[in-house]
Formats: sequence, C-alpha cells, structure tokens
Amino acid sequence: MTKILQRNLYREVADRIGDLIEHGELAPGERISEKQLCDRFGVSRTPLREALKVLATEGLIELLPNRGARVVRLTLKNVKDTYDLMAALEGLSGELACQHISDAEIAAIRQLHNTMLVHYRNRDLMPYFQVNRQIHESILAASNNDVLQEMYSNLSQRVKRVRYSKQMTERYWSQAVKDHENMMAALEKRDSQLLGQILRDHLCNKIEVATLAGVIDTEDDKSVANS
Amino acid sequence: MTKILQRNLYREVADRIGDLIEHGELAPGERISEKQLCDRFGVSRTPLREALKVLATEGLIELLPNRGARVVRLTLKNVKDTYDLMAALEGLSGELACQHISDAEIAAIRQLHNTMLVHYRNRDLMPYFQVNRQIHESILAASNNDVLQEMYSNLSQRVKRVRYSKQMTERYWSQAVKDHENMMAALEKRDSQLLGQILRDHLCNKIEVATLAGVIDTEDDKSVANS
DNA sequence: AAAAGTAATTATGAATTCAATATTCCTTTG
DNA sequence: CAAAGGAATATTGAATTCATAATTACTTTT
Repeated sequence: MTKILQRNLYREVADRIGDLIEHGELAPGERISEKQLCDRFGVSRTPLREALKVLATEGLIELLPNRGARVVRLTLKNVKDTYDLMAALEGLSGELACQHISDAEIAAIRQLHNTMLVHYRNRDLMPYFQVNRQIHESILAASNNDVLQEMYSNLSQRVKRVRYSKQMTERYWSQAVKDHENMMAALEKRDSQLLGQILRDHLCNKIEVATLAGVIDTEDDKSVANS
Repeated sequence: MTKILQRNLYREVADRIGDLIEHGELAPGERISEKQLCDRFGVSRTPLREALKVLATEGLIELLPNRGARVVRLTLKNVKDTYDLMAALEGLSGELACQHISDAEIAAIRQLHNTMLVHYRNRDLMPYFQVNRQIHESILAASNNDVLQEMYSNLSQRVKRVRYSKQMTERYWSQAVKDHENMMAALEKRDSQLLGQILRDHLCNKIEVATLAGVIDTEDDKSVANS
C-alpha cells in the first residue's frame, strides 16, 4: 500500500476512499473506521475527516452523528433516479454540443463511431463499451458547459460501482447501435432538438437499470455487519 | 451575532457561511479569513475548515492551496451554464411529475396558479414571484426524484445571490404567464412530453440571464482587494 | 440462565498545538 | 528614490490532545 504524501491531502484521501468504494473494498452499508483508514493511508484524522465530509456531500457516504460514516447503500430507486437525471443531462449535452461543436470535433466523433461499429460487428463487448463511453464524453465536452460536466461526473461517480455491461442482449445491443447511428446523423446536421431527444431516450441507461433490478437490494436503510 | 453551539457543527457553519455569501457580506472574489470566521461563529478551526471543504465541493467557494479560500466569482458564462442546466432539470421534473402526481397535488398547484394570476393582474411583483417559486417547487417535489431535487437545490444555491426579479418587462411577464397557462394544461392532461418541453423552454431563466448581462463581471479570475 | 444495569473501552467531535508556506514590512544597495 | 533581498509576522496544513458520546463487556439480580 503506497502511503500518501501529496499536498491537498484531503482531496487525495477522498479520491482514494472513492476508489475503495468503487472497487467494493468498502462494501455498501459498511461502517467506515477512521482509525483503520488513517493507518492505511498514513495520514492523521484531520484530513481524513475532511475527506469524509466531502464524500458525504458528493453522495458516496453518509454521516451518522456521533456514530461515524458508512458507505451509501444504493437502492434500485436511487439508481433509477440517478439514471433518469443522467439521461436528462446527456440530452442537454447533445443540444448544447450541436450549438458549439466544430467540424473537426464532429469528424473525431465520427471516427470513434466507426471504430465502435467495428467492435460491434466483432462483438467485442469491452472495446465497444470503451469507445461508446468516449463518444458520450466527447459530446459532453463539446457542450462547453463546465457546470454540466461537473454534475454529470458526480452522478457518474455515484453509480460507478454498480455499472454493469455484461448482460447486454443482442436485441438491446442492436437497438443501442441504431440509436448511435441516429445520434451521428443528428450531430452532423447539428440538429440540436433531435440530438437532445435521442440522447434523452437512448436506452443504454434503461438497460442497465433493468439489468440491475436483480442485483441491488430493495431495502432502504437496514444496518449491516461491518468488517 | 449568535454563537453556534449545535451538533453537526461543520454543516451549521457551512450553512451560515453560505448565508453570508448569499447576502453579500462575503463579496465575490473576497478572501475568506479562517480566524475571522472562527471568532465570528465562536468555533475552532477544525469544523470551520471542514465547512470550507464542503462549500468548495458545493461550488460556492474555491480553495487555493496554501492560500486559503475565496468566494467564487460568478461569471456570466458560469451563470448561463447553470441556468441551462436548471432548465433541463426543470424539464425533467415536469416529465416525471406527470407520471407520479396525484389529483390532489394537481389541484393544489392549480390553486397556486390561480393565486399567481391574481398577483399578476394586480402587478404585485414580489407575491407573484413567491407563488411562482412555490409552483415550480411543487412540480419538483411531485417528480419524486430525490437526486434531482438535491442537484437542483445545489444549483439554485450557487446562483441565489444574483437572482434578480426586478427588471421584469411587461412583455416578458405576460409571456411567462402564458407559459404557466400551458404548463397547467399539460399537467392536468398529464402530458409528460409537453410539460417537459414547456419547462425546458420556459423563458424565466433566460430573462434573468439577460438581466444579469450588465451586472456580473466578465473577468474570470482577477484577484480582488480583501476586507 | 436471561435480562438489566453499570463500568470499561473505544470511537467520534472539537480544540489546541506544531510545522510549513505565504505575506508583509523593513533594510540595504544600486 | 526605486528595487531587491531578507527578517518578522501572519496564515494555512496537518498532527496531536482533550472531551464527550457510543459501544462493549462484565456484573448483578431476578
């Protein structure tokens, strides 16, 4: 375990704890022990506690007065709510992108799109998802709206640990690719309204929610055995 | 000045500092002195610094390594970006509200709407804005999406200190009222798509941005004399 | 033996202390 | 007199210490 010795310690610690949560080393509902994390990162309680406060406002953990912190348990509703929001933000990013994007940026996205199609034809799931993500990120960047990007990235962070890409059925996959064909067309026409609509309806998110339905606990607030 | 002696001290302090920023007692770009605020609130630096970290992640202040914190200077672009985002969120809140709202809730909003019309006919600007806000908040609540409400409230907080309602021209005002008529109709038909569209396009926000064009500084990052 | 109450331990909340960085003010030099 | 350098001061970053609340373990009682 590499000790931390960087400045802006609290932010570094927060990111590291975020990673632990994302990778499941800190389980949902698990009690977070300050002392344990202090030892692990080699920092004192002051920056660690600052990190906990920040993570709480970012929605990754929750603070229980006088009883420490624990990892937020994602409920199905919570994830659904978050994805609805992300879809709306993607829609906005599409609208704005059409208004700001340069020919060169469109060309770059077209490149990514073509690459993605190759991965689709080869049924290479992971590369497909990676390029897919790059496309959405490019559109988000082209929106030229910093606040939007910040919010999206926060929401994305919250649900990262339950994002699955495995159980993609052939039917959903082909539909997603069709969506992307329409997206490219709308983008190249710079049809703001249309691209916004497509992205809002893009079923990518809905697939994931459907997939998750079986995975996440429906309970809201039961406490759980800790480490 | 009432001293603070409550539990969850950092959150209380953060709220209080937020109030100071909102009311302009801490000016945009102004350097925030830890010691000064500690004395003012009667707390030690530990909870105060936790509060600063939280306010930074909430976007109200920015942290400069080894150089303390200062109040975020809102640029016109920043406010525009935020309002674009808020419009998208309002649109989503409308869509979702149509899917979840009860007859009783619709009736309550209709009540508010009628009250608002009275204030409009009497040209009572402040009461008009207050009821107007209540209507939008009711729709947001009816969306039944906690994450959405949290995000919206954060964005709202960020731009609160520059929200003006004064320079409302007759022409814009009548248009806003027409928008609200259409909103009520869409809501009572539970026409999700339509209400979403209306709310996204509702020019309320755009008016405010236009109004602000002259008020906010265009400079991005110049430092400013401190207290 | 089970439950309740109490002491001991542990963890959290907040203040203080120590260290490092930045700022201010004064001196010195061209 | 202006500019540069350096000491003194003030401010921030982080660790430690102190206080208080919660948890655990143990004892006592029924």
